[in-house]
Amino acid sequence: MGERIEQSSGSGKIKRSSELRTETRLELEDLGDLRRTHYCGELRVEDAGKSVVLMGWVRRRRDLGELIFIDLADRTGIVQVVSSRDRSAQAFSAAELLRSEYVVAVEGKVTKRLPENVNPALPTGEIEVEAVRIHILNTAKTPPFYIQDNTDADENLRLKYRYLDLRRYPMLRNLELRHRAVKAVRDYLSSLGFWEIETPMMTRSTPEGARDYVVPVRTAPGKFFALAQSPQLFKQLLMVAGVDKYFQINRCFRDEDLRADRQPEFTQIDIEMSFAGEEEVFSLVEGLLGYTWKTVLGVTLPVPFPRMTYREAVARYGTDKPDIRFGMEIHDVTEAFRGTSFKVVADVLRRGGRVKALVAPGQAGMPRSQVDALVERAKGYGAKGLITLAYLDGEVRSPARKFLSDSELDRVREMSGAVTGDLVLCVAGEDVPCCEVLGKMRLDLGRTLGMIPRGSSAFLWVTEFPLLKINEDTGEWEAAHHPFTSPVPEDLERFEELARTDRGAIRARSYDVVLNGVELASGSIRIHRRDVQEKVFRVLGLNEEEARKRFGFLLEAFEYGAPPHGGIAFGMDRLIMMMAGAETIREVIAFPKNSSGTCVLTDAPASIDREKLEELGLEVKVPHS
RNA sequence: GGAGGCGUGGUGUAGCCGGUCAAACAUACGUGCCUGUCACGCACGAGAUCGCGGGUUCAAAUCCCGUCGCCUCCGCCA
Repeated sequence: MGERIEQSSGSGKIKRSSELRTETRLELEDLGDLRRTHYCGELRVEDAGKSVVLMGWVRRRRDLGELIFIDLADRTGIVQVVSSRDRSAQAFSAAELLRSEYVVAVEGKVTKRLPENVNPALPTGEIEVEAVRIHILNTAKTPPFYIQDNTDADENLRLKYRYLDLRRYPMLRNLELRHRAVKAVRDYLSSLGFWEIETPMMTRSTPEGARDYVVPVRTAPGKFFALAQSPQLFKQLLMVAGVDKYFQINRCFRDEDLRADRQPEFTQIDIEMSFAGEEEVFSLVEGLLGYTWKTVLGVTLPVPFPRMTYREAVARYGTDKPDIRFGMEIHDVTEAFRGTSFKVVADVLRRGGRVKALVAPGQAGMPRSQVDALVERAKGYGAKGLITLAYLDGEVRSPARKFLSDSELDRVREMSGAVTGDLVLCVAGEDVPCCEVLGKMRLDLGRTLGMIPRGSSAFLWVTEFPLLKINEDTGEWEAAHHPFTSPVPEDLERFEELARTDRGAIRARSYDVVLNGVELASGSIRIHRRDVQEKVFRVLGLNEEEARKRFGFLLEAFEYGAPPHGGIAFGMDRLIMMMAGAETIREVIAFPKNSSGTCVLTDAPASIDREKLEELGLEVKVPHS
């Protein structure tokens, strides 16, 4: 017991710590009948005089020779244990042996500290525990990084030793926050009559959407389950079943590239309700988030949330998930250039394009190198070019100055709302792409110019997304949300006409919850009528037979009395991330994958044995690793 | 798939317009001293062939090429 065997064992190179730290004198004790009476972080002045038994980890040891202080830590916090020979010879000799992260039980007496010894930085700082007996329950190797609140250790190292990383209070607090948020969600939805029902994770691969994770099946060689990308179809079946109000906190799997706020497996709060329209979903969600924020963070959210259509969001913010914590909206300045002799812009206008503008307040004096960087960035975002106009006192500085007339410059200033001292960025081209470029520039500038207020939460409903979108790869129209999303009633009335002339303009009864520019939830009112579903399938280019093949079970179910229904699904991890104020989703997941999609802790994904492949009827083509 | 950034003792960094660098600093680690510390302090000690491979050169942590890993973003994510 208690060996401190280093990884290099066997190499012949013995690290000193592996020997000296164990010393012959160190004997581990069993827990026996010893039981904890208090948690470390809970002790207060009122506890002074009490005899206590604490259990925890030695976070720090301050050895003053004949006086040893120990910071004893458990999930509730840290308390100082003091030990000296005159108080207890046993405790003192044990304290001399202690090292970082040893596991100990401390029997002792809570004493009020002298005023000059109080540590105001600690909730337990007014007291300390005088050790009477110290039981060393386990030793510990020296941790590969510091177990302290602020770490700058490499994230992959943290992930490899995630159990140590989680020992840090910010991480423990995130885990607790998550637990409380999940509980709040369950409590709230349950109180409104929602039933939590589990749906399969192993299911059938569907052609739409993200790439599937695939599960080979021994009993059906050559066939595969897909891990569910969402419980979408099943929750709709539950509506047909008459469940009426359903929710689930479930895991979803999507095999796509990762991001700071995206993991290949993630948790969703999935909700569906029958005989409801948008307003019922909206108020449910506002109530749910309001309750959760209040219970977990003690913060009252302003409800109802503001609403904005997709079209408006793109026009004003260049994105379908605007961060409305700051202004800096996009302006259409096309008319300022009507009849311009600036060839590049004139060409765009002739083709029916637009000119969009973004005002960077007070940035007219931006150095040329930075302005050039902005132009490059805009190109990186897909713009053909970026016209920068620096409105200085009495002059306008711009690389395109000689192509532009004074009146054009005045009109741009007027239409964009720019004032002297501002830098105006203009992009010419197709309407939506221009807005999207400027939308990204807006976020970049908002961040670098410090325009985004910290600590504020700006919720927003974005509604009426397009029903269809064009797939860039295939050039075909696809469902933007999923193929069971209802069109808005007005557009359904003239559905045939729109399907012929302007498919992209058909609006869906779909909606997102956006918080500070992050998509938190997404949902829709579904199609429950066969005739409507057929129309949508038709515009998607699916005939009866193809639709049957893909979604047959759902379509069949819908023939047995599907109620009108709709719902929404939250990205739980993102929700918690926002509540915790974390930078990445990984900070609120106990055991996340790194951004390359591997689990550093278990070294998964990994190869499997030849025999297992054999059994599954699989052959691997890539060179073995 | 694309762009950018990073990779040096356990950890975090410096060095990186080539030589005096078998590499500095902090911290962690070990030993000793220390009775009021709380990031304790002081002293001493151990610890890295600078991600990997190749090239240029009299000489490479440093320059070049390739490669691997990681992080962020774009594409992608109904």
